[in-house]
Amino acid sequence: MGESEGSEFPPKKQQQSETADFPAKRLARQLDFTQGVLPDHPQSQSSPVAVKPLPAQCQLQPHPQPQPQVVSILVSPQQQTQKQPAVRVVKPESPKSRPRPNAELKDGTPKKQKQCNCKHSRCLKLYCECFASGTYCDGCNCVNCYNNVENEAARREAVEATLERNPNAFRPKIASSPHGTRDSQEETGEGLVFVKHNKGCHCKKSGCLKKYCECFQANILCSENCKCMDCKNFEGSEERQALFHGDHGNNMAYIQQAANAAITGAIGSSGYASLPVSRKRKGQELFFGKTVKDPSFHRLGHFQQVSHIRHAALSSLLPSNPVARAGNTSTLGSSKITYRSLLADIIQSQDIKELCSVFMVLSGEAAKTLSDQRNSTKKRVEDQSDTFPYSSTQERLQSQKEFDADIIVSNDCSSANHADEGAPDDCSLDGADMPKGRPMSPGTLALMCDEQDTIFMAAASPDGLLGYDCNSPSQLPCGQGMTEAHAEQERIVLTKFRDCLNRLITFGEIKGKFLSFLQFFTP
DNA sequence: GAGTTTGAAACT
DNA sequence: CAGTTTCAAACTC
Repeated sequence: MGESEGSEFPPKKQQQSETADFPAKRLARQLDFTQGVLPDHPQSQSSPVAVKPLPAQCQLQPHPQPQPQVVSILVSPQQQTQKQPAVRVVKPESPKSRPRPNAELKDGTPKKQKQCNCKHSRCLKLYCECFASGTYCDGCNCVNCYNNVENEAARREAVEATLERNPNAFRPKIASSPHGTRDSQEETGEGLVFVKHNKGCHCKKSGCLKKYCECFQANILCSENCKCMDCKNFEGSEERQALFHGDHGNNMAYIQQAANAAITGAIGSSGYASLPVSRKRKGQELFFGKTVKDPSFHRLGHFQQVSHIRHAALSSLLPSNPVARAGNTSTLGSSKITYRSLLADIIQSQDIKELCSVFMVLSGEAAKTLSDQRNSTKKRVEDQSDTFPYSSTQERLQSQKEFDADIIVSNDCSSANHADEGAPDDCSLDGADMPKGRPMSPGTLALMCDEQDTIFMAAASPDGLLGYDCNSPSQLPCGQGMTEAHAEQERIVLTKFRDCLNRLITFGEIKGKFLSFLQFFTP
């Protein structure tokens, strides 16, 4: 293998002028208004011809377009077209499982996918990030590259050899664990990330606080899988906190991490991951840590932050995923006009889950407020009863009943927080997103059962309460006594939901206007 | 940009 | 499986 043959390989880098984009054009791309498919996205390109099918995770793909932190797990085109949930994970790519992003300009605009610089591996070993990620080298700075269509045979051999060494070599090393156990819960400083490194890192000198560390690079905490020394990448680590809380304003990594936490932490990864607890962590805080005074606000803040990064638009709505877009090839000006809702590609199940998560928080806050109010009321009543012992027995009984109901439900919630103890995982949020010890209303519980459509039917039950069919009745031992709390919780949730719908409408209108604008300029 | 450090992958 | 070597990215100057 002569070095000379490699010298011709790397095509010149394609320069992109993202920053000079006309704002509306950039917005259009971000919102995917015009195409339905992100430019240069793997799904928008034909897959390479293969002599015989490789394992799905080894199917070559062109370099994926840089995506924001939250990405779909790389799957083969076949898989993409199958009816599979778009598994969003928090930047699952490890340095090897996916090319390092390095894909943001200062203003947050994505730039070209990073190219590898391999010199001695022919880009046929896992050292090569392109190879490891299952993508062809494209515009890389590598030397003597065989990771391309022209050398498909050699590449195939390399893939097989790699798989022989490690059958999981091409699987994401960092990903949400489907139906995972609770040991994958991670906290990224501002939220929980339900992923961990499958093999764990083995860092010795970096303290796991540099990008040498695969865990750190993936924005997750080290887990019990790691065999690192002098690890500082754990919950509560001062060094780590200093790193992430030093300068948020200019720290894109922090913002992205927070965004990840917001998206994934809100509900878990597509409902797959439960809420595990890192065994390496001590005193892992539940969803909204004790440092957060107003959890719902906090969560919403990240929510909006994410959306600003990705869309500069409607806060709680995310762009379409490749799966959702697959098959939508209609473009403006096409003779084949098919109706698409203005909100198509905007709302996804993930968004609904996130929304539900926000509602849960609101509901929890409402419950807590009510509980506090009742406590103070109860205290007042007791004080009064000391003075007038026979005046308000009935009122006291009612107050006590409601108070007890809260306690019972709280207990049920907390027990639901321990899926380790055998609780089923069917409610992926399983209460852990809730501030601990707070009661959950039927509406909240229903919202938490994010995969079950039955809640929507139950919501229309004659008694006006949300249905309980997705939850064990034991969670509502004193249903009647909690009517007031439920009503308040639902009022708040519905109010918030109304606000979201209003914003959705606004967003649809904006999109509609934008499409009109584009049509105006389309021949 | 060159040199160094680092840790994963590959090899023994 | 453990130790060593190779490798390329991350980091430093």
